[in-house]
Amino acid sequence: MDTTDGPCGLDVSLKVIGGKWKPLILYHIQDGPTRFSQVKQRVAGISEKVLIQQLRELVAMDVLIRRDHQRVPPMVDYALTPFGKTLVEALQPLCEWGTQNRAHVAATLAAASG
Amino acid sequence: MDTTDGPCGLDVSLKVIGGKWKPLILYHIQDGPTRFSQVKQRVAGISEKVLIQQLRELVAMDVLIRRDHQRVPPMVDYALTPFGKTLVEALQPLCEWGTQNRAHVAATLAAASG
DNA sequence: CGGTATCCCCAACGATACTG
DNA sequence: CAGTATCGTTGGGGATACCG
Repeated sequence: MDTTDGPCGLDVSLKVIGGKWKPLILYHIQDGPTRFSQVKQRVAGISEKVLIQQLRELVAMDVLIRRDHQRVPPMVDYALTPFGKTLVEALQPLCEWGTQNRAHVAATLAAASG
Repeated sequence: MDTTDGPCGLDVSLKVIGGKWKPLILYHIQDGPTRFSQVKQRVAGISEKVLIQQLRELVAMDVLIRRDHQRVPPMVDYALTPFGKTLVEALQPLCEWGTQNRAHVAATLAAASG
């Protein structure tokens, strides 16, 4: 296959996990249903507003499912759909790449003072 | 390994390929040295200014190498470094995922009218 | 606890014109 | 051809307060 013509699958993936937070959110939910407050803790630095936004978008795209346990106080959790699980699997190599190259990237960024 | 604690490699990957265009740019350069004007053609919709910016950042991060052939008119090309090649390989599953799920994503986005 | 509502900012993105 | 320069835009994201 010639990789130089037409759109590759990346444009689709980017529609789904584009933005600053979505890959991180998926990563931190992959081990099972996770409560809103837990996600917030794990995804360091994200604001509530943005977290909700991103979660809703992921739900709308059938990547996550939201479960409201109808309790007082509220109890909600988010989990990967089967579709979402395939996405997380596709994300895994990128995750490992980052782990293996953390030092190199940090050094390069420091050298470029950015 | 517990995936819920600490930073995963994704934060590193996102530093390198974060933004709207970088994954696409890498994809369209993977087959060999590619001239500026060719990259511009292949990455549909990108402006010259943004393309230059992204290319320079990728060069600074040791993902791409820029070669100036010292000609008039100018002749410059960009190619993956060995390091960049490992990154493109890590991106490959995401690319395939997008190809396989193009229809599903399109349908879901349409249903959410977004 | 799990959200909404509101206001604000800025970095990324875009369009156009110009240059070595 | 491969950039620079300049200006304009936008929406993703941030802070805070409030609500069921």
